[in-house]
Amino acid sequence: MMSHKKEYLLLLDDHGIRPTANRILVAEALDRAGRPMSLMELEDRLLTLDKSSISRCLTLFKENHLVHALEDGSDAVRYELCHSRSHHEDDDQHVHFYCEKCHRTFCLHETPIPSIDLPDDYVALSVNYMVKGICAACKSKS
Amino acid sequence: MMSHKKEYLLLLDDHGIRPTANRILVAEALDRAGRPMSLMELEDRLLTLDKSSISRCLTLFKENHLVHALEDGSDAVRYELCHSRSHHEDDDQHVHFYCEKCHRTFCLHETPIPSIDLPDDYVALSVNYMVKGICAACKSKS
DNA sequence: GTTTTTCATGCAACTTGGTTGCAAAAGTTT
DNA sequence: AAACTTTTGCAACCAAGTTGCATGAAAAAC
Repeated sequence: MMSHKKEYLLLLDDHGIRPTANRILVAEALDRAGRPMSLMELEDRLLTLDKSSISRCLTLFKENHLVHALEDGSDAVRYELCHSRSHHEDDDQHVHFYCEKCHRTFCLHETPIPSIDLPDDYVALSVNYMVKGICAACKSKS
Repeated sequence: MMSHKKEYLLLLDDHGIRPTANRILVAEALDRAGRPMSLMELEDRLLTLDKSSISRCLTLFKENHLVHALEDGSDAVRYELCHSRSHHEDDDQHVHFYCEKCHRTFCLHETPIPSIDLPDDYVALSVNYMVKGICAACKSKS
């Protein structure tokens, strides 16, 4: 995780995104959360921004490959900050875990997505491996 | 794929679902489609049913493990008929493919989901492996 | 360094996918 | 058949997210 505003500014720059104050806040919030966040979750943490502004940031980030979006089965898309410094394709494809109890989504950074063979003539552009269940924290609590 | 109404009736019965006319129609439509269908897609094929009725069928089917729901990144959940005759957990976990061009989702029945090791104390309840890209039909068309 | 032009933002209104309340219809039980 | 339960259609509602538009901030042109 980064800690200075300036680093987020550079990160945005790296991805060809003009670093406005709002955008830095959104990038920072995503990074500090340490897990993929939904629009609504970000709204709760960025009280000063309108949800439409956050939404537009996320869309822009996605277009510029600063975040990638993932559907976890909650009915909200979540956005994860790409930690690769370049704006090229993700080198860091890992499994995600959605906890059905606490409704949080975790990155299993240590667990790469096993690859598969597609049928002929299917072109893969992205892959999502999502496990749903009960996370360690919720399990120990029950 | 089945072909007689009676078979759907039995299928519903097997899963402890009272087989009303509407429910048989929904099960049949799902089966005939041969791919996971969204509520909206089903609405288009079942003009005589109200969407709330279809929605309630799908919810009921899901509760009784006759369908399972999957999020494919379109913003609509899709429902796939479980072909296992029993109402127990799916023996038939396969990869899905979402075409970003025609917005259809396909089952890659021949491609089982490769398993992974979860970190300690994480309990997996279900797994979703979703590939997005361009399907064979759309690729050949372009 | 001010004007011009482009870009970003907040607000409210809208869109979309889906659910719910309720009364009528269909199906069960006695 | 009467009493009861379940299912259905309709309309109203809801939540998540997007869009139109007027205002404000930043960058480019002069």
